[in-house]
Amino acid sequence: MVELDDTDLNILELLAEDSRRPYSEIADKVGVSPPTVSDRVDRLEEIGVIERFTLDIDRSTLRDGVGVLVDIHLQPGFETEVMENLAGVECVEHAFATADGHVVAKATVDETEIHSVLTQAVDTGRIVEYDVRLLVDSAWEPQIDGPDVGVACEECGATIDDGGVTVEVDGQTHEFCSSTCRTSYEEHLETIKQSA
Amino acid sequence: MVELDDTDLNILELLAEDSRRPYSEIADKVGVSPPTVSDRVDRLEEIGVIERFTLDIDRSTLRDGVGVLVDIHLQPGFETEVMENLAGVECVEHAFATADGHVVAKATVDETEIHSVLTQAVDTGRIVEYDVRLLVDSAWEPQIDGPDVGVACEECGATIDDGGVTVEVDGQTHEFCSSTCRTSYEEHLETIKQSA
DNA sequence: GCTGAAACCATTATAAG
DNA sequence: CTTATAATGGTTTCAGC
Repeated sequence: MVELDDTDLNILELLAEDSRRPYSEIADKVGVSPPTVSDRVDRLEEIGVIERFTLDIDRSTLRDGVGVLVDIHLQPGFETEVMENLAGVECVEHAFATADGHVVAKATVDETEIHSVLTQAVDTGRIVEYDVRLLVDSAWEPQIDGPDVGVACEECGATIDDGGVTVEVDGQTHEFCSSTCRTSYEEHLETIKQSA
Repeated sequence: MVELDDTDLNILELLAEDSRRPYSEIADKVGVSPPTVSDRVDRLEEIGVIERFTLDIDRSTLRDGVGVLVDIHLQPGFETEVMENLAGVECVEHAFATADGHVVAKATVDETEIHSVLTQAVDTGRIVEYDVRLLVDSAWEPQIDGPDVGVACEECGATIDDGGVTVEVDGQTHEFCSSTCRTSYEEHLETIKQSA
């Protein structure tokens, strides 16, 4: 596992939400300068964490047909090859190869199209069994849980957006939504210390 | 199905390849001006074809654990609800609900984590059966096939760029790289019809 | 990882087809 | 109504520290 700090994770999360977001905006939110964001993103691409900047497209608006989940049970050892072939077919969006010799693919097809998809991508002699299930819904969650995501002000509990205040006390970082809350917190801290 | 012209599809294709690509570059490639690209993208977002600009992240670099495909067979009517719950869990990237009452989810988990994922997202009383399969590989293909991208002339096989000819015969659309090829094709068609 | 300067880009308003 | 042009305001990148 690659070493990523909180800044990296926050950048990833913000870009996953909107990959066209300006680096300067990201810089503000994560508390670094724009060039630093640029450097981090370059590094994340280099080490392979970011595979590409892309789009989430609603394919149901693009092509006629219905969403299906195809499960193909193959003879042993062919799952990766078949998965890659299937992934290359236009109507196939996702393909998974499992250790028990199955390939599961999500595609949008016309009813008549499904068999040609299979024969086009798969040596049918290698298919032990397959089934096609109609999809009623699907979700893709590109979001990752960053470390400081939805950070709440330690004093009032509000979500901290722009204009937050960060202070370091006894080596620990504390974040507040405003300097007012920061002051309140420090008064609390005194009270706590005294009662201890 | 929404009406999209070739320009829209080309823009989508280019953005799917790299969503941070400058609009001016896209404008050059598809032969319009940058403001036009901007307008088209706005429209594609409005009508829901573009759901979001996002990232393709290699999660294996982000978290320990193995990729699994979980297939849950539920009591009828619960598939969409369960799918949505599962999609909200951090380690779940994709979730599909099928018409036959299954939910299939792709997740990255520690071996010990899988049961807590299930119980967290699913009312286990609704599960008829489930299995967890180890993944060996997976692919996501955000690419879409643009309309004229690599379309071959039906007569000579050459790639059709600007200046192609489209004709409609018996309700079917045919595309040619030039009017010469279109004429040749029509002669062929006569021959075929006569021999039939 | 930051600063500042220069190059670059997206967007707006405006004009033309 | 759609597209192009030009100007502006903002963004990214590159040096240098």
